[in-house]
Amino acid sequence: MKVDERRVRSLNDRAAGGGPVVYWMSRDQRVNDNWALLYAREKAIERKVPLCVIFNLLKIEGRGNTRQYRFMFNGLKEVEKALAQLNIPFFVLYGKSEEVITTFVKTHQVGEVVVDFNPLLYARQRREATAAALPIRLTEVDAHNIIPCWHASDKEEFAAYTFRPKVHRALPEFLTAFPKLESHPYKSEFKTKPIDWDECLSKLSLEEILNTNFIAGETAAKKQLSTFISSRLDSYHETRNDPTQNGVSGLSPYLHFGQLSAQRVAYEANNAFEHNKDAREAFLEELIVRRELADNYCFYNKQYDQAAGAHAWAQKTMAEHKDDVREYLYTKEQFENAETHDDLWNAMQLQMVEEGKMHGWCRMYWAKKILEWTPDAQAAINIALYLNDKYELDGNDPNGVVGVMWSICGVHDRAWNERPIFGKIRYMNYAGAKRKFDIKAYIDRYGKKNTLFK
DNA sequence: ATCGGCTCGCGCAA
DNA sequence: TGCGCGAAGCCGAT
Repeated sequence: MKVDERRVRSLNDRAAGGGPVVYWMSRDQRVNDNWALLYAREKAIERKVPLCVIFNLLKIEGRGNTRQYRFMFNGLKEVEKALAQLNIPFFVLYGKSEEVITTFVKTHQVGEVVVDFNPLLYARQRREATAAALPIRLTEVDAHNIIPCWHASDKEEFAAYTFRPKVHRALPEFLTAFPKLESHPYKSEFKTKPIDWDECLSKLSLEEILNTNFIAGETAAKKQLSTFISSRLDSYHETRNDPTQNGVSGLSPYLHFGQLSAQRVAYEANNAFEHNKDAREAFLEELIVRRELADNYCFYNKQYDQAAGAHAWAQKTMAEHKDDVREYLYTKEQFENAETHDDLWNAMQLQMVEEGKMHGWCRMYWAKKILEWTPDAQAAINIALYLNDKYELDGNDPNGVVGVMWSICGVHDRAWNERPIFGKIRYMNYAGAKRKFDIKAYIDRYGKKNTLFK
């Protein structure tokens, strides 16, 4: 099976040469079920040339810490081993991609570079700079979305309900099985040596954050998926919004780092006919429609993390309420240290800091309260994204951006009845949480600070 | 326990 | 041009 051309686009319109093909692995850090790697191999087979994979390391100011990089490197260790078995060399290049990849391409007379897709601006800037610097074609393959982002819709969608029919129309064509990645037949002239991952980590001089219990890598991800489907999918629609139950999939760290393919997850869940139909539909709605809507938003809205990027009605109502008196105001540090007056909010913050993952329902309450307790929406967005991207294993992802923007700025939401501070942005409160689940059990479980806080 | 109103605008039917 | 309905709610009435 060939890779669908609608998944592929050139970033610089330069010709591919006859030399080896390189897959620049970035967002999709896996060997299996990876359309970008499959496409690179397809081109290498056509031209009868070697294939290799590179990973570019670069510390981006204010992003990434030991928690996230350790998880990523543990996944990449598995990638390195699996590729070696398939006669595909793996390299880590340290520095700016437009410089180090261009040098690599010239040294090895590479014919084409293939990269995966990421709509976030800092990732797009690297791809664009590299596309401009390379003497050969830089090809982008959307290996993250089931329906390629630019194919699913050609504009920023207003809400999930405008995106959903487009997704359901295109899905039968794209929700396919994956071909198996076979060993590469053309002998490589690349000289590799085992990667010293500890050295990579120290080179980046990252902020130290406590590790989590999540085990990284493709094998762990597949195990998590099969456990979820066999034991929790059946009741997903009933338990997913209760933070005291283990009802969610727990797959988002793997999906974020691309250690697991969303298409693989959707394919397995869709075919798990032995399980409840409502549960499967609820899960697929979140996995496909809402997850891919997040990529759509970041891809088409250049102000995706700004209050100015929100709907017109939301900006109007925010402006009208900017001078409303806030009963509580906290600094970034007070939020970070879980020092608010709200024991439920503090417990959510502590769950995130300690486990690297906050429950999906809590993320909404948590972000809306930051809006309520800061001077304005932009300050709230900045604090929410700072904390999300620092502590969540699935931080620095379009899903996190949309979660925060939905909560604080009404992105993909509609207007509700007007009230102080929030204006027409949907309001959530402590009483609502109380109605929904056993908040005492939740606070008993997460509300106490452990050794992380001295 | 359940229901309607709140409030905006997209996209489709007509 | 009219109308149905939506990313997870709140509140007060019944």
